[in-house]
Amino acid sequence: MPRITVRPLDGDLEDRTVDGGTTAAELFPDRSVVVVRVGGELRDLSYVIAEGDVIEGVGADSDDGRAVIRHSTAHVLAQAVQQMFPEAKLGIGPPIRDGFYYDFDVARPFTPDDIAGLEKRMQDIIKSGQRFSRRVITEDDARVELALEPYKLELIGLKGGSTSDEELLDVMEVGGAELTIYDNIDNKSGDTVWRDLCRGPHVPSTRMIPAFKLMRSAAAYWRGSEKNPMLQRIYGTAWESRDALKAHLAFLEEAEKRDHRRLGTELDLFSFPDEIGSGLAVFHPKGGVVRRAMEDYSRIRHENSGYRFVYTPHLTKGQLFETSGHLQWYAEGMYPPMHLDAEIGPDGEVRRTGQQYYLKPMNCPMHNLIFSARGRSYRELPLRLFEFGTVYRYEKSGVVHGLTRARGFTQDDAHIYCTPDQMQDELKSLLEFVLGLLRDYGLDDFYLELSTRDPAKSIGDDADWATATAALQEAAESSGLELVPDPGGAAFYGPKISVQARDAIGRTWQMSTIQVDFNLPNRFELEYTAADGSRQRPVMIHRALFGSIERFFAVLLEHYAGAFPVWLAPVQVIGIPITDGHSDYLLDVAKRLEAAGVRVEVDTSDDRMQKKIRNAQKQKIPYMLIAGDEDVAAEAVSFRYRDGTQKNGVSIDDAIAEIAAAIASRAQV
RNA sequence: GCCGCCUUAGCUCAGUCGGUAGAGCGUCUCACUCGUAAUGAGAAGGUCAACGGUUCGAUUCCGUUAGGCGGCUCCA
Repeated sequence: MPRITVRPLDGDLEDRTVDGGTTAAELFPDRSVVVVRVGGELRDLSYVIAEGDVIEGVGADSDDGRAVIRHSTAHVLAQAVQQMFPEAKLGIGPPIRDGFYYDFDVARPFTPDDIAGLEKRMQDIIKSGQRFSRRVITEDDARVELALEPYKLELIGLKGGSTSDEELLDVMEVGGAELTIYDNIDNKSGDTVWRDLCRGPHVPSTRMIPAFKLMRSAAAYWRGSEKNPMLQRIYGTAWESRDALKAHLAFLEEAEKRDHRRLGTELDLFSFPDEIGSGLAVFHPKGGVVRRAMEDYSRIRHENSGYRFVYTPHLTKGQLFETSGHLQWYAEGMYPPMHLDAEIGPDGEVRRTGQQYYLKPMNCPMHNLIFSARGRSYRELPLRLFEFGTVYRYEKSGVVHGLTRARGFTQDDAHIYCTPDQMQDELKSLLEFVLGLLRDYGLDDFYLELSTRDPAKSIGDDADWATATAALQEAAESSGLELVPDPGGAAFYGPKISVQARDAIGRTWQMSTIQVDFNLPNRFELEYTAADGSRQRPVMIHRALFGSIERFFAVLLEHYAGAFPVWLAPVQVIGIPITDGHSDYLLDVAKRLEAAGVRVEVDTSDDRMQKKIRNAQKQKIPYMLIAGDEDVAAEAVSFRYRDGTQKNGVSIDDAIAEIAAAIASRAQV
């Protein structure tokens, strides 16, 4: 008669006594409980209760519950694949954010028809109500049972050996203390129809997979390494209800509508002409207006915060990147060099060897040269150098992605040189500055990530790392934001904070990074003269706020779904005459708006007024000013806002004031 | 870079089981002068991504290249 403590789905802990042999399923007859948590570990509902257990029901609609449903759905997928493609070998099949995948080694890649067929087969499996049954197995027995699954055998080997590949072990294949296999048992015959090496837990029956959908297939390297064979991966999604699945699909549709590449074309903001090359954008006039508004505001804010503006070339001799170390470590990410100034005589003899020039992948080496252009005094520190610096990186062809991953882009790049004593304050004010500026652009939901040292892959002495990490940590904590540790995630040259922003539909984007660098000041032998006359090495802080302007542009475009706040909107106001006769009146109003610094157009095309409204709406212009006889008579205009509401008979002065106020306050309307 | 898919008018996409192409939107012209999301009519616009091969004949089949998309890897 074990005495236990139970927490129902929405309740408080209660002490109970149950019969020996009672399973978790009996405690939670509610079908929305998919597994239980016993002492912090997730267990199947078939778990037999033991004395002193603290047992919580895990609902299908919780994060853990969804993960279990998704993991079980992945098993159903794998079973369907091996039924339809008996030669398929199993890779791994973990739950992931919003879904799951399973990797297979198959003779040929899956086609869309295969996916449709598999989905149908999965539905049949789910309907048949197979039971998931857990079985502990010895390593030797597992090797026999899985003799035909080479990848599973490899995983067993990994578990036996060193567990350095923790991430992989953690994907629910072989994690945990013991090796287990899950059998899928036919509900009617009781036969085991399929099995998979798996840590679990699983839903008790395939019937408890309420809603799923296969999304796409793609290739993936086995265990994530380019050196390994490519497996065919099928992605799917699964949810606790049909409605939740529907909501997820609607979310994906919304995300697609917001895709900056699509909006960029629809709103005539930018394009990627093939003639220029992959990953190299051109900004059209309307995109140019938005970009300039973004940059101008950033400039003013930087100026007001003690930054000094610098300009550096796009091109440099290779020597500079040897000094910085880029050529040693990152040459494959750089455009190949152009060889200049070589002279070769008519007989082929080399008169001058020439020079390698490179497009710059980063601005910091050039800023260091500005620092060291003359002797520096402690009195001029912190020295904050700022540049909209365009860099070029030779990204692999498979990774370029619109404006978010381009081959040429402009960083809003600052490098701050300060004394070790100043570092703490500098980091704190820097973070405040960064967050404040991001808020002004309309992002206001953040969390921070603190990336700390990986001892195996870093340089610099322990004390420096400890000081810088502590300083970053304190700056992060004083912001009051959620702080997620990222142990070992730092670059080799110093720790960093990155600011993650959530957009309007809840996606997170990595925005700004603030990074302490122990490496470059040494490599460039940067020095300043301290108060006691000694030469000291400054601390260097790298800081990009937008990351890149192009990328930030894309993030804002998606965040706002193209409907920019007035101050960023390419066209802020459009005048729409009821008939041709009202055009001149609106052109006069437009002149007055222009004088007030407003970007305004008047639609004098021969479309009907209704069509002009539709066009302006599609262009997501914040203000439509409509004028007909009534407005002209009253020396007024009529507003139509983006949401379709209207405000009629507004005097011209009031209209200008309203619009100018919205621009000045950077309001969304 | 790797795997798969894709590339037809400015945009979104039909279509041709091999006999040189179509729609909607957009553009232009004309008529209409209209009070809050599409007025009507007409016209222009395509070497069917490029190059090579098979074929009497290729936009269609095959190959190569470029570009795009979805992933993997990568992202200083």
